[in-house]
Amino acid sequence: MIDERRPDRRGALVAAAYARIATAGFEGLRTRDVAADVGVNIATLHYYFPSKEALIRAVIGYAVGRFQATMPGAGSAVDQLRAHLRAIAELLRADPRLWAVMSELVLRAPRDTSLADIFRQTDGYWHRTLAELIQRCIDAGAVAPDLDASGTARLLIVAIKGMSLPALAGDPSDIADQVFTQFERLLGLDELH
Amino acid sequence: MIDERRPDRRGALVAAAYARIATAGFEGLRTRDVAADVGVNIATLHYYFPSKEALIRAVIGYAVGRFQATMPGAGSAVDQLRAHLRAIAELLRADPRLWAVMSELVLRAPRDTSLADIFRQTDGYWHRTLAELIQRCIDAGAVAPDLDASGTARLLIVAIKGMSLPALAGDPSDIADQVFTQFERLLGLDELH
Amino acid sequence: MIDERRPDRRGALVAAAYARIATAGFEGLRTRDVAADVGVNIATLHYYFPSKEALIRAVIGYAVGRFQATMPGAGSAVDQLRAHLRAIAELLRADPRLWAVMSELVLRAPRDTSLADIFRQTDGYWHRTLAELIQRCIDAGAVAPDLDASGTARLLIVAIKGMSLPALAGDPSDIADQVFTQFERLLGLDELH
Amino acid sequence: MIDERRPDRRGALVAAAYARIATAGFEGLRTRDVAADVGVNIATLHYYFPSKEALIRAVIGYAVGRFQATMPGAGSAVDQLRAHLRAIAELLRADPRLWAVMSELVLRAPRDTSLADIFRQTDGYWHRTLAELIQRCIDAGAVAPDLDASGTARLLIVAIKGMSLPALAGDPSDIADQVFTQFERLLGLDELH
DNA sequence: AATGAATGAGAGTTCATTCAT
DNA sequence: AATGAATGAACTCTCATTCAT
Repeated sequence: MIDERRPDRRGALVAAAYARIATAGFEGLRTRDVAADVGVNIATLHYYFPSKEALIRAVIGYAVGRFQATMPGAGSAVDQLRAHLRAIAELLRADPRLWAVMSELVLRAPRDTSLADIFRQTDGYWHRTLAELIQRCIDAGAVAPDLDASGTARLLIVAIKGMSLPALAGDPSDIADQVFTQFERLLGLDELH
Repeated sequence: MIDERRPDRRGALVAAAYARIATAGFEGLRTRDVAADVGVNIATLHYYFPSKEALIRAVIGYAVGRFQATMPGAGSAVDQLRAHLRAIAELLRADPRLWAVMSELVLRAPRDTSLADIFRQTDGYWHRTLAELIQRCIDAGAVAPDLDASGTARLLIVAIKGMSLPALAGDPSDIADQVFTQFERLLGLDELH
Repeated sequence: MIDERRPDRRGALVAAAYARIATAGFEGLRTRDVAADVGVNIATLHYYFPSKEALIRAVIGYAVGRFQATMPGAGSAVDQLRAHLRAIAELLRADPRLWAVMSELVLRAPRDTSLADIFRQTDGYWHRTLAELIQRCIDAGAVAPDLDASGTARLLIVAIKGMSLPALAGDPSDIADQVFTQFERLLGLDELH
Repeated sequence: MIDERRPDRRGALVAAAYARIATAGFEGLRTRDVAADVGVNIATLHYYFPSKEALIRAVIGYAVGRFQATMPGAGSAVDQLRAHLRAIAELLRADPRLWAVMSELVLRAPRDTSLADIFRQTDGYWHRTLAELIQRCIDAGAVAPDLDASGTARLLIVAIKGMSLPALAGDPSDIADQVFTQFERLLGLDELH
């Protein structure tokens, strides 16, 4: 049982590290800053996380977890696809920091085996799920029959990834709107969002 | 005029830094490593570049320059669009390191005003050029008339950006093939590559 | 009176610290390790010993006490001398850790006044006792009459100390055998062990 | 060619570390102190020695080298034995710090494989050399014929080691005198020093 | 009697940068 | 044009110690 009067230091440290990575990148992540953000001594950070690396792992778990929550759940294929794309759009709007962190993680993955494993799994699952969903939409006659399910899934994924990168020209939410509108058109679905 | 017998230290240092960023990221960029890669003393690096930041600027110039070379040149709209997408596909295949560096730069941009300026300009120019090109293709009847030029340009750009991120699930060139095939289908163009 | 159902935490902590010093030296003595060895929290250690220094004092008392138990007791001079040397030989065989700890203590003594006092006293007493014993053996005609009691006592002491240092070439017990055989020969006593 | 105007920083750092170990032991060795003793920045120490461990290796080499210089050289067996014991006595008088450092090293050896190797070799060589020398003295009729060369060598070695430990009761040089006098008597040699 | 949580001080190490040569 | 030597500042991490419970 958690004593609610006691602050959740562990969680606070992960949140602080997450925020630091979002704004300063891994390049600018300093354990002292994280500890200071939470208002604890640097030794306290090491009380909860044996090393900076361990703290980073916790941040990875947190970020990947949030992302995976957008994965399709129950319902008809069309509903699931719609729900998934809407959830992504919503997440993009609601927590831009998540995308900043995810981008940092993606760039880090080639040098971090365990992170690469996570992405390999997540990305693979994402693509399979999306392709299957699109195929079921085609079978159900809800989207254009001449569509290549796998290729379309791929395009959606890379476009979403590309959108998650910091947008420097134009308003990010305008860009997202434009892109999601293109998704609709591509899939032949109406009212995506 | 450059004396060809004398090694181009400056260029070699930029190339070494570029390679280091591609493999280790900004996070892992060490001036000592760069100097060692070229086989010169660390002080020599500072003779050519007053600071690490200056070296990074040079790398940025180099990378952005290479990227800008893929921008559409002369010819009919359809030819230009085809040529541009082909050039991107070719670059993606030929120098994966450029994409790694570009991704690193994109992530760094929010914390680096001058880099942000560069991307704002480049991305803006890229989008305008692409949108205009697509519009001209539409006007010429070469692509589907119901296409939104600006939105399609946006989708192409984010998808290309997304593709430039390290791909961890699936073969990168397969992914590129799938995505470029989707581009064709989307634009209604044949023989993109 | 000690409640036997309750574990002797104090004693266990001293024993654990003693073992740690024997294997890792003072250099490698960590209070956390000692507490962990006993299976208690680090704060519990500080409940019994206000400081690391206090714990070390207790270990010193324990080690010196064990060593002093080998000091000659009752009996004829020859018997006492024999008994003493045998006890040392036995201790050397039975508890090599004691010697490791004693060596660590000796090296620490120059920087630790109170420890230096202990050794000054112990060593002085040891030398006086041994010299007197040897003299009484000489007087009793049991050992060579031309022996210098004080000098011989000194040699025995330094040799025993030298033997207590970690032996790296040769088997420690072989070395001890050789040295004790030399003692016999030197003193003209038979059957020392 | 060494520029004599330039200070030998490497050597100075080794000397300072040597002195620190002699007075404070490994337990009290701090790289910052060593650097401060030499009057350089801590980073300078790391310029010459990649790690504290590397600095310690250099000190070991220095100390062991000085000790090995006392190993018997040329001459008749009796002369060599005399010279060796005199050299040890002299070293004991001249540089007490060497013995302090050697003692620290001996205690460290069980936890340091490479150091243990050094001592295994040095001690083994020392014992073989001494035993052989004593045997040759016996053969030459210079020392008592009933002496066990190996055992006597062992006794000499452990006694010298014991003497090298900090003496806390009595004047160190008096102790050395007494012990060397006992060596003479034991070997039946006159005028050892 | 015992603990989980927290800390201050300080450890070794790294790195971009400088400067005399 | 190039370097070896040196440094200040900052980094992650450790450890004995404290304190509320």
